[in-house]
Amino acid sequence: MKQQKDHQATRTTLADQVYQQLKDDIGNFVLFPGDRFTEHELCDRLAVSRTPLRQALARLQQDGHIEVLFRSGWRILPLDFQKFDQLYDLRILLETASIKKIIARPKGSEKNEAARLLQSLAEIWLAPVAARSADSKQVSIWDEEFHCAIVRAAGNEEVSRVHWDLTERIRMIRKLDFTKRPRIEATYTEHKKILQAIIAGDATLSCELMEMHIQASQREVRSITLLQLETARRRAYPDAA
Amino acid sequence: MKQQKDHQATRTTLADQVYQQLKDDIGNFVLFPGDRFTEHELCDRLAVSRTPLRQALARLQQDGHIEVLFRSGWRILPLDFQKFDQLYDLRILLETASIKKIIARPKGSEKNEAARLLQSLAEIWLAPVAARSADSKQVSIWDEEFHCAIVRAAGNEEVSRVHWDLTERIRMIRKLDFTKRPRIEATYTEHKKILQAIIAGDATLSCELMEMHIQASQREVRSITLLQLETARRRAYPDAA
DNA sequence: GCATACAAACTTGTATACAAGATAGGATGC
DNA sequence: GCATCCTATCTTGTATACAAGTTTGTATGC
Repeated sequence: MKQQKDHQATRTTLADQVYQQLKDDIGNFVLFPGDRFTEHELCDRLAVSRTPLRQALARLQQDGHIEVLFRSGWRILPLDFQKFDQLYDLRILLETASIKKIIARPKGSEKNEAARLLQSLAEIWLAPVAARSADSKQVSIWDEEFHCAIVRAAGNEEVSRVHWDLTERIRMIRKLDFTKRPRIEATYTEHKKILQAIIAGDATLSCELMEMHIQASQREVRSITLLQLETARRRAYPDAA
Repeated sequence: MKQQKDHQATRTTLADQVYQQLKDDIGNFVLFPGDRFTEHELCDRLAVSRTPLRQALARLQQDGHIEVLFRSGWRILPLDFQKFDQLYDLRILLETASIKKIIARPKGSEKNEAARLLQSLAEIWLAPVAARSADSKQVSIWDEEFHCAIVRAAGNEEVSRVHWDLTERIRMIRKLDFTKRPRIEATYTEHKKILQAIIAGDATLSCELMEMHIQASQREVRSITLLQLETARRRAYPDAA
């Protein structure tokens, strides 16, 4: 995905590592919405100086994850469920548009990348019921890949980038959806139907199914409460403060 | 738009100012695609230290405007016309979806913000021919506002944000489109038709017109060459290096 | 017991110093 | 004249020092 630079390999700096680490911590509720912290605290915890740390914080601020209180520390922004709702609407828009584009494209177009992508999805989601995974973490990863692959298959990199940003931003609450067993089953069933409709070339049906599928997640997200988040954190990190 | 902070006004830091300045310079081709520069050069030119400058550079790098060559300076990324093409496709998707949503919404919905926004657009674009502006800079600003307002009127802030990012990224070449007088006339004519179709509640027609309208710009952009950019720069900044 | 004034300790924003490595230009050998 | 090696300079990445302003805890007056 990442294109090779002309004359030098891409270097990972401390700032990059810190950014990834903090983003993960926020996504896993190690850093909890509403929590406040100072730069020195994180410097000690991550064993880096303020310079790379502040670069990472600036990026997270731009991403809308944290805010700085002038000379008074930083704060993890509280979850904005209305924002998640809007992101799910955007997902529906981007993913259904991608499906339409995939199906509209002539079958024998150059190096049919799309067909290959869909094939690898079929191996997971059209597999027999007995071969299904019950591991919520694994299903969560496959679910992301399912939706991202469809968007990528449509061939517009800028749409893919926007969709990926979106995916990263909703990941934290999307994961919670898969902690319920029936939701995993539903995901398998619905993905299967969607894939079959795409392969059959039925744009109307596949878009309709995809919209309903995403809306089902959206409804789950709407019902998530802060208490559930707290519970999720305690289960994953019992020793956390 | 920007929400008020709880207990402190938003402070503009040096880094913010430098970021805006550099983004403008890139957008106005003061910093030309392919140009290389060092941090010290910019420090001298902008009279700030490396710390805020580097924060600004990091943001521009994340935006995809520049790249850093490890211990070997920075570079303005060359214009990627395929990328612009894809961004225009995304524009079509977002703006037509917004139109559909505006029209689908029941007329008497709460505090009809959308109607008010469309009204202010009508004052510009439905004005008599004699009242039209021929100032390419002014029309360029109004054009951006026309498309952004339609997206905002649909009421999804996340879609608006994505659309705004996109607007900022294509601004530099979009401006070139309005240097030609016939294109200004065409813009007036097409915007007028689109607005009338939206007000009339004809979703199919207005989306079709919007798609054709954006595609017309897209075709112009496809034909832009580096030579034209150089010409545009020399006309705007004759003294530049 | 309560409010207020004040000072010490913190916190972020900015500037500067240092480290590791890339680049460029000149000297050298032929 | 040309290639090669080496060194001095330059570049970014990181750490630290300083500045300006906020917060917090304590002492004082009543």
